[in-house]
Amino acid sequence: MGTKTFTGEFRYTIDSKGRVNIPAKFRKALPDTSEDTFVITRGLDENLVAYSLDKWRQKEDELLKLSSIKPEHRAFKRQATRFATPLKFDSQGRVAIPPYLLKHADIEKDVVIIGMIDEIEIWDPAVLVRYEETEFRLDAEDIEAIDNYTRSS
Amino acid sequence: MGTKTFTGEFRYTIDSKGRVNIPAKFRKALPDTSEDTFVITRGLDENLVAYSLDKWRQKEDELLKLSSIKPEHRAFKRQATRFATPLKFDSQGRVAIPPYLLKHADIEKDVVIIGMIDEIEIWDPAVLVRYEETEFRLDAEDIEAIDNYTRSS
DNA sequence: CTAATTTATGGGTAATAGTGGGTAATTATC
DNA sequence: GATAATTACCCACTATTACCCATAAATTAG
Repeated sequence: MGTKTFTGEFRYTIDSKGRVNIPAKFRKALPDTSEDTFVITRGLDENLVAYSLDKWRQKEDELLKLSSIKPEHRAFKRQATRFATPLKFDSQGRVAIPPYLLKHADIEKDVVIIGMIDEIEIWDPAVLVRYEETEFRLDAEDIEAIDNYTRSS
Repeated sequence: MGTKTFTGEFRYTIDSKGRVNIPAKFRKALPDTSEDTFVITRGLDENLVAYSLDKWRQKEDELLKLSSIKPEHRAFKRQATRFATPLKFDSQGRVAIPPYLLKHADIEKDVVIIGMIDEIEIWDPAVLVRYEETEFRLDAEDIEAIDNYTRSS
């Protein structure tokens, strides 16, 4: 049955109507219960992140556990929800990403879509290159720490 | 019966449709649960590495333990999944390796496939020769250090 | 040594993916 | 409420990929 996870990297362009293609591979990896929709929101980097609708529902459940009294909890909940937009892809597999999201990722025309197993990242190619040259750099210490992290638990 | 590990070296060429043969011996070494698919990605050297789908699923499980908040964790996960591509071989035992992966290994036409027990390396013949003459050289100290490494644990 | 089987390679064809655009339906604007 | 703008839905074309069949070389079996 192949994999139900998102992997690999794909490049597309936004057409004149503001539509971007979603890799067929990713569309197929969506469970039926996600009803052909991804939830796209701001990423923590200068990018966008998309989840399957299912995964987003899980996230909502987690957010509901937060306190409505504590200001930090409210802020976190607000931040996570505020920009989240469910997008159903059309019969050709494309979605129209709202302009205010594109702006956050500095996307104008070209787009790089990266599979991250349980989520999807959407980048402007130039921004991605900039991050590769700086933020992404991991030294031996980082890698060892991460290695320990995955092995424990 | 044979072994379920990958050993030996094989040479093939990429055909006009971009397909490369996978040694029959390696195909047979794949467990049924891997569904005739390897996951190919960038190697740490100027080469490509392929795992059985099973082995890749294990890697995914580890990567899913990482924090989605910590930038180093995200970077590590991104780096690991970005170029990972599951390839199912056709009824003749061939796979079509995506161009951006071939480029990383500087592969144009000829290919050397090397069994590495639990993984497979894919090289351009000329690049491999270059590495043999430089990077691969091990002196007595290196070998002793490795011997100690394998004996401990 | 010869026949049978498997492996490697080539290529045809149908199906799918990606891209562009038309038009009706919906929503927003005045 | 009429008009404009946006969105949703549909159809069409091209390139790529997946799937199938065929053959030659190599390997194995008898």
